[in-house]
Amino acid sequence: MEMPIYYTLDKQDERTRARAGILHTTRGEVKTPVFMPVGTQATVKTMTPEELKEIGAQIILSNTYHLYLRPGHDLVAEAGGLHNFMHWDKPILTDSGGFQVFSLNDLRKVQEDGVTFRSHIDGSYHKFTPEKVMEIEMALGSDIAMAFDQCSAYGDSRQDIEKALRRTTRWAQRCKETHHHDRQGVFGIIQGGMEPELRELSAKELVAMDFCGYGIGGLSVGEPKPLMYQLLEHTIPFIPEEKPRYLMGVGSPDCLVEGVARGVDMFDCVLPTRVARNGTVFVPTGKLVIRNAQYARDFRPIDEHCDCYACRNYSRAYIRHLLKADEVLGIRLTTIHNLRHLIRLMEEMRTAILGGYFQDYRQEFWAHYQCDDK
RNA sequence: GGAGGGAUUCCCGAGUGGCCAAAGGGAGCAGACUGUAAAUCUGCCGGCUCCGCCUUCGAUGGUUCGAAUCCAUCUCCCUCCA
Repeated sequence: MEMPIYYTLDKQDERTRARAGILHTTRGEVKTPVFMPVGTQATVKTMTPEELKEIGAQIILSNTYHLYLRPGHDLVAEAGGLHNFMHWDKPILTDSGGFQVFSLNDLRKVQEDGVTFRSHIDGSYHKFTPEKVMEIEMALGSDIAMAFDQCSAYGDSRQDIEKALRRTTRWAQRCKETHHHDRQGVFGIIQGGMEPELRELSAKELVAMDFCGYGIGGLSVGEPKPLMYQLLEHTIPFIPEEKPRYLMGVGSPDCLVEGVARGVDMFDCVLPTRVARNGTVFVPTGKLVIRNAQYARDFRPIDEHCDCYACRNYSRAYIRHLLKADEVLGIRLTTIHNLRHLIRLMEEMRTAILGGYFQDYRQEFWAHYQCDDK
């Protein structure tokens, strides 16, 4: 059976591992490298699907754990699937809830069979097994379903990391065996913490199972960026060229550029939308805390070179005013801008790869970009 | 004209002899945020030569070792009676 999700390479950069390609889904093509806005609860916070399309979003993320708890995957299925339910006809990737098992640490218990956890909403008890997660993701009807994994925390012992990685592999196998949906593809998730050898081990075990694509999980969990980059360099070579590589949960502009340079095709991150709601916007020089007093009388757009709706029509002073006054339009405009900023960054990188000047683009990016942790 | 009540640090508002530079909100200022328990959270928020000192609780004077807190007078505000 032909895989419902497959990747084709357009161009491999000659000087870096960066590459441009296309992710084929039954709901259309996704040009990579790509940034996927996060819509945990079947909505990218503050954005309508029309607005997402306007900023160039090709695929979005949603979440198994959250939709299972509310409104329930059965209800979403009854609505005709997630796409129909939320009025989004482009591809959707659903995360498996593995990350919630990790981040809702004190509400769960991990066993070989699966994870028992308490709902953060009402405290009720639930159990996720790889089989259950596949059932939910199939009911949601996303285009890409992530396998149920166990994510290690930064600082975990090598022993614990290895245990989680091996369990992730066994769970991935169970996900694959139970999954049956001809319009949905499953991605395995590589774990292995901060240990290069364990990353290699995890990658090889999962690659042997032949998934549609591979998530690289357990990164950007508090480790220094150079370490994350090293681990990418030690992991990606073990993933076959014909499979998409998805660096999970990564999304600061600098990490996107460095991730692409190391061969990542897909990213997702709550950072642009979350910081937008908290009054920070991305600009070529880094980040700009637009809620700060220094922008009260700054009547320029957030970014003069940005083509987003917010930058075309509103000033920093006005957006700051909206944020300070708690007007919803404020966080809508900053969200639109931040997502467009990242999506445009990805579009520019793809163009640069195709044009053979990615390394120059990367250098140009760093010539402007400022951040405390490089 | 008479009888009550009240004036607290930018705002609201606790505090009725020492533990008060003064609770708690709000506003303001700043920081954090990376597979979203997040339009959230954290810190600062009288001044200084900052492990101590100085100036504040309507004004002035007084009582006391010590007052935002007690007394007197004054100013302004609110309520009620005539």
